[in-house]
Amino acid sequence: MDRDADRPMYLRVADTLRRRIASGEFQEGDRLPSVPSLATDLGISRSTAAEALKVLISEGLAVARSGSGTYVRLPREPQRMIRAWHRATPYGSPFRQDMERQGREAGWTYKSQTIQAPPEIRDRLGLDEHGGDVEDVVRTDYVFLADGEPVMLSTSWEPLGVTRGTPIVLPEDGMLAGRGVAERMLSIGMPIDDWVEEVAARLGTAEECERLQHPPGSIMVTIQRTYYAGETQVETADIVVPADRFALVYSGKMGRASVSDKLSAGEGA
Amino acid sequence: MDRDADRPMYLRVADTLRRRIASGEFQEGDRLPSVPSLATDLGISRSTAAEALKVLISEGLAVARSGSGTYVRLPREPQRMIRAWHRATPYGSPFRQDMERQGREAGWTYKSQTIQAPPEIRDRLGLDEHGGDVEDVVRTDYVFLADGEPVMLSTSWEPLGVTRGTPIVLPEDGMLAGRGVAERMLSIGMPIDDWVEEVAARLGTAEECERLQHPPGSIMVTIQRTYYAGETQVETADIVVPADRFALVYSGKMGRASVSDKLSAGEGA
DNA sequence: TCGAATTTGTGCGTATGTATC
DNA sequence: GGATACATACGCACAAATTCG
Repeated sequence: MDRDADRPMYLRVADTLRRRIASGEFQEGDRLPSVPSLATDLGISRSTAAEALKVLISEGLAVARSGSGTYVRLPREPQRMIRAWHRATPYGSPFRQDMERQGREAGWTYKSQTIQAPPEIRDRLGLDEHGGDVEDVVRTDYVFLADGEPVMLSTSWEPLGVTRGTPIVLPEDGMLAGRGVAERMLSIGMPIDDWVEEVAARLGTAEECERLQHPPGSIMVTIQRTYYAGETQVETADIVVPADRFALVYSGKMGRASVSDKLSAGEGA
Repeated sequence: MDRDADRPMYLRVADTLRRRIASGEFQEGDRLPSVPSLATDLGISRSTAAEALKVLISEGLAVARSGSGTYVRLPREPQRMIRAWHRATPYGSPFRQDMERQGREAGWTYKSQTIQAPPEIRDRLGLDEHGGDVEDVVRTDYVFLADGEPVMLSTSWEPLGVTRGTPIVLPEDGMLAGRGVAERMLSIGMPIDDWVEEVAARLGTAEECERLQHPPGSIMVTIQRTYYAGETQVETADIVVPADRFALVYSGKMGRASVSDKLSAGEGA
């Protein structure tokens, strides 16, 4: 093209498009110039024009719809998901409280099954090495919805050693269905008093991206949560949320030791 | 190629390479087959072979070194960074404690300057709209090192309204240099009793990736931390860590409200 | 319902520049 | 310097999805 800023052409084209998006010339959902039109307008090859659009797509600023065009997808301001203070009360579903705070309607779908816990989960729940072939946990897979849209995935494991023979063996069954782990455990005399969460981030798997209606390769924040009643692990869960939708908020008081001893477990990884 | 799994060629080639990496045929740091050799060996074009390698690179499984080759870069098991229980004691540097727990040597470099706080920081520190042209915060940029390697970036803002005229105006100066914010604030009669952290994840900027010696496009976990002494914000910081190196561990006691009222501030975003 | 036009996706070929060894 | 490798850029072709008359 004209001047060479010593930067590859396709990056300069991407820069231009990014600026035009930032300027407001292209709004959320607008169609960006097509590959052929970019090529002729800028006097570059179609390959180079396509390369430039790929940059924006990889940055999450655009999505391509085959046969239709490439569309602007502005990153939404992430909502805050409070993961500490709502615990002041163990009653009700934390997720629902978070959504209500934002004025959104919370919902979820789930599927429970009784299985033998895999090794990593055994470790997190403090179960014995294995129990032969016996099924020893209830695994529940959740899809959480905000205003009907899927926004969070969660897989929860509860040891049967804790819940067997009680009315709350199945998390989403009976009187306390949908009320959250804390309230359910309290009802069987196992009040949750400690929690540990391990927060990380990674690219979402193809399945996760699809289930959360996100483009493949979206960044996910993951939480490994474990609940304790005294020295007993009563639940552990893997939670996945898209990083562009949620920021997690933790808070606490300085100078109060919390858990401490629970953290050495599973430290090996 | 042979059978068509109805999947694009370049993805099938990427699958094969990914499997060979997973099987241990290629170890960390090994050189993957070059574009030309892949092309001739598999009977595909160089463009397609290059496309396949790009997939692995975008997944973070490999890095390309121009003129040399494409090398395996296995994701390291992230280390845990404890962000709650060390607060049991406000003495010393939290980062150093975390590194000592892992048997690594902690260090850092920094640069302090006195500036006028930008709007977002004013909000987080609860400062007035603006004070004309006056410099009202000390900004300190840190690079934290583990065994000499940069592993974490942090930018800290401390309001001069709190520290002016005290021996701790400059964080890394004087008797308490390198001892952490909590101990320094305590020394001037502003003991930190509350903290709030907002955790998110995003792609690293080019500068961040370079300073952390990571390939461009690496995922970063970001923390916006604010320290309170009573109702006064005494410090806020932007912390950036590569997601492939650290997972953050939070923990707490159920049924204890923490902070709560501090959270409504800055809720608007 | 059908077909034509458009657009992205994939794959091929080539050429040149530049970094590494 | 020479050989090798990746990075960029060009060209073309066809498939598949979408859109619209």
